[in-house]
Amino acid sequence: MAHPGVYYRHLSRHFGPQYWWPGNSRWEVMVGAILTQNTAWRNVELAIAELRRRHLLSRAAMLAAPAEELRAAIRSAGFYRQKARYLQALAAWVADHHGGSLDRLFRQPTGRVRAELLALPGIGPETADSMLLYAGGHASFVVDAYTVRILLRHGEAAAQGSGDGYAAIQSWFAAGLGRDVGRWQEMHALIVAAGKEFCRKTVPRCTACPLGPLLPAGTADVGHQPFASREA
DNA sequence: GCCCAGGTGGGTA
DNA sequence: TACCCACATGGG
Repeated sequence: MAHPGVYYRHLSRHFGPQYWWPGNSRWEVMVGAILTQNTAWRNVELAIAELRRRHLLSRAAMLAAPAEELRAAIRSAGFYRQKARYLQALAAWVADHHGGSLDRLFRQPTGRVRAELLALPGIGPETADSMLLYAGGHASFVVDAYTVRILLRHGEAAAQGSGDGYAAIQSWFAAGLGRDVGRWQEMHALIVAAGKEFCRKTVPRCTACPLGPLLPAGTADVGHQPFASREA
């Protein structure tokens, strides 16, 4: 189990196609990326449905809407005050700096887009990479809590107190996924599927995991702490 | 009632 | 750099 391709093969065979990211447009994907922060996707779906019902899902409408109304619409996704602020900041920034064109934004080099997104409030590494990978079609791998947890339990990554663990894990996948961005998209989606089923915090061990038995929870799982690959 | 969910930002030593 | 903590709803 020393190559991302092995993960891909096992998980793909077990779960099949994931059809990610759920969303009808690039903007909707970006909205979902913010709404899902530390939030179950089910609650995000409720929020997006409510945004659609109120005709607030478009960038223009979201930007023009009173903060109170936007908050009410996304309430089900939790953290609704800050998320409403983040959404409007993003919408305003796209309008002000890219002429309201996501084409223009994502036409830039990956590193440039990523830096710009990270400079916005409420957009950290995972959210930026989700937007890049699924809204922009850029090869920027998404490292989320499930990714970290799975790699830890399978001994691929070691907890480390210093350094940029996110980048280390990202590089590990990037080096082994090839050029097909669709494969990058599928890889992350499969990891989330596996995480939800086999690698929840409350699942101590599971011999049915398609990647093989998981280590007992709590032995190496340190949640959101930084990580580095073993050779680091 | 308690734990968890596809994180991020701000504060402290 | 390395921890803390707030942020908030809905489901198991």
